[in-house]
Amino acid sequence: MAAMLTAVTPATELRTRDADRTQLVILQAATDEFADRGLGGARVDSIAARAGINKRLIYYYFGSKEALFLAVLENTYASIREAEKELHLLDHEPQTAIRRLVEFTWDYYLQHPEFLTLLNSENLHRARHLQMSGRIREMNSPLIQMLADVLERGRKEGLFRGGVDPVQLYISIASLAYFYLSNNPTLSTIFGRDLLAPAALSERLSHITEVVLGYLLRR
Amino acid sequence: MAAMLTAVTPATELRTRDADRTQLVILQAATDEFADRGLGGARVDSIAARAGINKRLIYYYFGSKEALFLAVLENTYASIREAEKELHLLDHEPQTAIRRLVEFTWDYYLQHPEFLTLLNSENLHRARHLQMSGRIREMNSPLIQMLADVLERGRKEGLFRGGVDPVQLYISIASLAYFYLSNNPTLSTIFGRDLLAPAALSERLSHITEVVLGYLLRR
Amino acid sequence: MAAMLTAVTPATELRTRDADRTQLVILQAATDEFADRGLGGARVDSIAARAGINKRLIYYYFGSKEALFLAVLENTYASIREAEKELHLLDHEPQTAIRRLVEFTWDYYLQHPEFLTLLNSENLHRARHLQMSGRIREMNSPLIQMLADVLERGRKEGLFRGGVDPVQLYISIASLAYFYLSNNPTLSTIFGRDLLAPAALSERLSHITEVVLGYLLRR
Amino acid sequence: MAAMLTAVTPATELRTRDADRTQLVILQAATDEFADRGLGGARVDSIAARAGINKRLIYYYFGSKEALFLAVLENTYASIREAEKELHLLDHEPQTAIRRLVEFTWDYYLQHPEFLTLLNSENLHRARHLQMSGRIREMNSPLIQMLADVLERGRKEGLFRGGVDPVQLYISIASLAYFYLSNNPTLSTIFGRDLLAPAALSERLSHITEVVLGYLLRR
DNA sequence: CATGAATGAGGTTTCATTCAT
DNA sequence: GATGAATGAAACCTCATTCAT
Repeated sequence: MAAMLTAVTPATELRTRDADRTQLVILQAATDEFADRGLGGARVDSIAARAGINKRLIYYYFGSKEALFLAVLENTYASIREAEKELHLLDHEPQTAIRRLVEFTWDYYLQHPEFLTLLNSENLHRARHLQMSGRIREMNSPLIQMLADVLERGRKEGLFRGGVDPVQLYISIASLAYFYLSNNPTLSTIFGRDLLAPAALSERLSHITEVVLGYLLRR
Repeated sequence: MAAMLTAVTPATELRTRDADRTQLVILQAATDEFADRGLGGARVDSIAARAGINKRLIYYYFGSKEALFLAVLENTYASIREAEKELHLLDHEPQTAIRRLVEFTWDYYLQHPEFLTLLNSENLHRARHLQMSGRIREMNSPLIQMLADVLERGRKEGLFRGGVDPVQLYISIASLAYFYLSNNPTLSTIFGRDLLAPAALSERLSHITEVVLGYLLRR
Repeated sequence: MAAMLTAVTPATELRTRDADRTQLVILQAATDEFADRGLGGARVDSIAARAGINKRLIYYYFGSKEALFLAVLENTYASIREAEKELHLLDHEPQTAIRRLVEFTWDYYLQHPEFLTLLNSENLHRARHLQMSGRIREMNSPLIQMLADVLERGRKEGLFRGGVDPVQLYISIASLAYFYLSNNPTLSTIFGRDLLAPAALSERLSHITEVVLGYLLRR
Repeated sequence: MAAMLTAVTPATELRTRDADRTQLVILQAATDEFADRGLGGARVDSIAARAGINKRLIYYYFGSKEALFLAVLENTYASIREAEKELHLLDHEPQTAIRRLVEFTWDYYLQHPEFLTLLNSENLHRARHLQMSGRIREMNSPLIQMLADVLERGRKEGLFRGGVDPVQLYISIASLAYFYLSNNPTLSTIFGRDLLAPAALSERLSHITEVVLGYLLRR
């Protein structure tokens, strides 16, 4: 049927696809630029150059630099929420589930450094854009509920300690990964060693896992 | 002693004192501005206005916006290092020492929000300024060594687990406090509750303490 | 004749009618926009939006914003000339004829505020477009000749003073109505009262009539 | 004393004078540009070029194009109010006073064409700026009161008709001069003659005077 | 006949920095 | 030691117009 539509209205199809692609290209370029320089430091000209399009198009499709930033944020949040859905924590033993969550968080942050800088930018601006975006506020993370279930299961099995707030734990897991990666430049400078070296990375992941499980596991 | 100086060279002394005070006022205003808006978002005009001085003086005393930022960073690091020295971790039982360290970290970040934003800014800029500052790199935190001692003492007493890297633990303690406070705007928005409310704050501090001790304490 | 065309080439006729209608819609939208914002302030996008058509059509039918403005002007002049023809000043007593002329002028300006702003725009541009339009320059107002006749008749009857230049009087009548309405925003602001209130309007019309007749009537 | 001040603070004096002069030069250039092209058509670059100063200074002193326009309006109104004060209508016979008022109005508009275009611009914008300016609204014209006195005196002497609203008459006098001059480009084009030729100008002034006095004088 | 996508020139405004006193 | 005036480069954004279908 898609083939039929294509046959019937190829022009429209193509035009539409071009517009979509252009928007996507802009969004990607903007994500990179905002991640590299922050909202204030990003340059619209630079985004246009990265995207290989006419600057005017940015305004045609997104309206303003600020609105573009919001679109980038929404897109970024949508991506992580999408990835989180693939975790299926409930399919695993409590302890495995926790390990998976820690590893997922660590890997995602490691592979999406733009997520960290964008969030830092947004926090610098007091979450002004997030508050404007109903879309993002509706994208609740499925993790909190999953984590609550895992914790409860673990507790029932006599494995985990009780009284653990899933939100606090979620934030803590994020903290342990986020801070290390986001503050890597200053930390590496202060400690005088490259915290992004492969050995350092795997050491950090082990440490985080041990901290989290050390806290959770019943003694 | 100040009286003596005044007696000898009143004019010079006054001028000097004024100059020092002017520099301090600029530094304070710049700290606020950089903390509020980031390096890119800060405005030299705004700093001058906050300081209540002529903009030209900023260039007279600091040379450039960038250099001023560096001065602010140095000052900020000096302050926290100064505070850390007051901790005297070695005067306490291992477990108490850890508690004190966690509480100190938490309180310091809570009372010095500018420290968090300035660090975020510096990380966005890949620690470019820190690397230029021999002064900061020399200001080694006394905490790492103290923490190593505490951990070793705790281990010997059979209280703490062994094999804990003091640097990793130091970073983890910082992470658990830093992330929550630095990302508070987005977290509060996403979770739909005020994470800076007094109850929320004390709850977070308890959680952090439990995580750290839960990890450390022998079972 | 239209019927013949329809009979012969129905499709063409339909297309033509659509085309005509589109042009008309554009012309109307453009008139509103130019009247509201002036030539410089008018936006082609805004005209397209008001007309509910694609922007490209404006260029298809009118060639350029400037040419569209000229078309609007021609249309506007054509309308007032058409209305003036209905006045039939010569069918009335001299004094009645003058009254009718004053009232017509007042009412027309009142009901066609776009005429005033468009003329102001054109004057700001030194009548550049008018000079380009042979069509408008050929649309001589029938009023001057009619007014000359009325004045001559009135003079012969011993009613009106002699030596009155019909062009001067025509301009004066226009002045007395135009200025009040065109400058209403500033006048209302300066005098602190609403000069467009119904009572104010009828008072103004009385005044204008008295001024004109007071000047014309023999003593 | 001025000399003393100059002697004491020559630098300040000179600097201040320069700043004042710069502002004045900008104001004059802006008046010309806004008068020539309207608010929308005026270019900040062009104003800077006319003034022979750096464009940035316009923002330094006036803040924005819009604010500059307001300053120009205020200045323009202040000028005409100043000139009106010199009229001293009360020192003359009623009929002479009216003649003086008509001639003043005519001459002022003739010699200050910028006043006409600026007002047209402001009316196009619905007096938005005037309403924002308390200063202008406080600059009441002294003419209304003077005119009221003259009319009353004339009436008492049996010279003028009674029941004349000074505001209406003031507006009418302004109308008769304003419209002719402001709409000169289109009028000259339509009538095919140069209405600014010296002979035409004096003819118009005579006509206006006759209209006003013809209306006022008792028969 | 009609349209959405795209563009280049130019507009207003901002900003760190320097000048002149 | 201190200041108000001034600047050039560059930022964000707008607009009439054209392209491709």
